[in-house]
Amino acid sequence: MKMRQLTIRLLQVYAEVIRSGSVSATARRLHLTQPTVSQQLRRLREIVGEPIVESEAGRILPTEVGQALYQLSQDLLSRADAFGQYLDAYREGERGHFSIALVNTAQYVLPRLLGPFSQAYPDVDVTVEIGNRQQLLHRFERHEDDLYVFSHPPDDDAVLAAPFLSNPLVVVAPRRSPWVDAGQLTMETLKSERFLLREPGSATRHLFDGWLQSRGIQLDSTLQIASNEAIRVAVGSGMGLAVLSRHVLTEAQTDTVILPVEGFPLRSHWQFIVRRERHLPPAAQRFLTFAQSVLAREFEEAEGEAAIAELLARIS
Amino acid sequence: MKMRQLTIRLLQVYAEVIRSGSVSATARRLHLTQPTVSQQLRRLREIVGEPIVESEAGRILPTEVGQALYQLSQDLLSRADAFGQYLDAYREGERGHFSIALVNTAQYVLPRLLGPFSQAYPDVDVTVEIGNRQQLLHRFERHEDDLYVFSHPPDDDAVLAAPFLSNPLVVVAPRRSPWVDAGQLTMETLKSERFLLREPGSATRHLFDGWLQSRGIQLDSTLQIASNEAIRVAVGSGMGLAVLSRHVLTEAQTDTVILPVEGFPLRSHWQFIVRRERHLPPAAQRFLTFAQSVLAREFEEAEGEAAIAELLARIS
DNA sequence: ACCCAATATAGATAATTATCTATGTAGGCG
DNA sequence: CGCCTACATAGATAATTATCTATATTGGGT
Repeated sequence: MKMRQLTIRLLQVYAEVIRSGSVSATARRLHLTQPTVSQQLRRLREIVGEPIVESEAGRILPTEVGQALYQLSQDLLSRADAFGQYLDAYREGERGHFSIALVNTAQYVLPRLLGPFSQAYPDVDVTVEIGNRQQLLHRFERHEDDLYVFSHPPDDDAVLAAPFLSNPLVVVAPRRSPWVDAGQLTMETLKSERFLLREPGSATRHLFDGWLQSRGIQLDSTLQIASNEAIRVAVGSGMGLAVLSRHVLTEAQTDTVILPVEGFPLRSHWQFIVRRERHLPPAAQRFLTFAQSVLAREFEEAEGEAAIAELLARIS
Repeated sequence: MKMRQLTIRLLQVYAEVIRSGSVSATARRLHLTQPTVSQQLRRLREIVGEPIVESEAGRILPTEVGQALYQLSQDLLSRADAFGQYLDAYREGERGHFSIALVNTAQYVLPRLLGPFSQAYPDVDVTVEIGNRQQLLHRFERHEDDLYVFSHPPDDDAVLAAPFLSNPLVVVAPRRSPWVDAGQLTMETLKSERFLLREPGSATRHLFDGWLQSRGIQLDSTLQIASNEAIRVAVGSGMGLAVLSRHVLTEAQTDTVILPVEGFPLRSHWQFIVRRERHLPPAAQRFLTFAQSVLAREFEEAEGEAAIAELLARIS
């Protein structure tokens, strides 16, 4: 059997001939001429090397080999078809996979996008990577992920960025701190307090350091802690002050207070970052589209929605 | 997806690329040049409409879609392969189907060929039709079966016949008949006895009638019974004499005796009959080949073996 | 015996495919 | 930095395929 020349097309035609029991009917249905179908049948017979049909009482019937061939055709066609459907779903982003890498801070908001997304698209498989800015930059260098969330884009002109959600950094104090209810403050006033800070690789730290530097302020006493959550708890228990994303604090937490410090909150944004040249998996695009609608509806972040729209436009 | 242009060949090449992770290695293995494989890959990508491979660290790896495509390829290839194996078995006659139509008398010997055959080729499905000569001729006219067993071939020059086993017709009498032990007899002597005969459509009857006519003998008293078995039993119980195939009588039957009548046994043969133009299913050919060896080994019928050999030679 | 519909065959042609050689390009390794 | 090796692209060509129109054949029904 000259299997290599077997085509899906040939099997489609054959299956139709067997189903209809007629060459002419097949030709009509497939918008071909009758001789074309006859010849396809002949070619198929040559490929198989045995008679596959015989005509009996005006109908075309498969021979024994023909019946096996028909089964084969049904089998192959249905599988090819299933693949076609998979492809469609993949293209629509309704199925498939993408990976997204988040800076630590974003852990507090991204679930509010990813959760509903997974609900809505259960066949999309999302890999979430979490790390500090440094780690993420490393991954970014190596093209390891489809999508990144930074609060400050990498310094690479091949990136497209969409600031989708504001990420205000606030000064946090224990509830019993003397600064609570002391009215408007300045950082100058607070600089001798102990500050609990993230490690230098972190975006929060980076932004705060830059701000301090621009003001020419030097903190007297700092303590480095690698986790936002740990910092929040430490502040709550009176270990010092901290600068944290407001999203790290939830309303239920009554052991910490946000201090009104001049210049604060520091403005920053979470941004979706993609490489300009990267072919985004449809599922990732679908996620971005989904994020747009959630942001508009639940976060009232029209700017974020617009930023994503622009990013999507630049990709395609 | 332009499914219609998908070929088995393309999938073979693709599968090999994925397995080896290398275009060049695939080219070597399939005795192609490297550019050929590259182009096949491209064509496949065009058919699918999405990137299917990406190169990473020197290896060619499938994309997500590529993985699904690889699964598809394995699926389709293994099924096509299974069909190929089926075809091979079919061609060897080790699998498949054929039909054989027997005259009644042959019922007594054919099981001795068909039984061992089915044992040896359990995947061959045999349809056995049984009828009298008339009924079989009717089936023969309509090309209903692949193989026929007659004791006298139909009068049609499109047939090939292989007399494979002698079928002597003998005169049978009840054990207590006065003719037993009366020495050599003639039909003339016996003609006033009652003869139990098959119906006129039967070959046995036909042959006997012809013989009587050639001798100018007319029987005085006959009784028509449609079954050989019934005739044998009737003779055993003293209802009269009969002319039967010797194969109808088994050694264990002691209530009947073969009379030595001049001119008997009438010589006749069971013959395999096929239409010259009919394309015999491989399974039927396999059966004939099998019958050859059984006849030689168990029936000591060298002539039958030769006759089948000749018939097989004329077919192919 | 004749006619009709269904098939098969022939012949033609444009498109596609399979395959090559030659050449360009790019990622790794010393 | 330059040299391999692997891969991609280009260009060429012979073979194959898909498809048509026109015509022959055939197998039933009336």
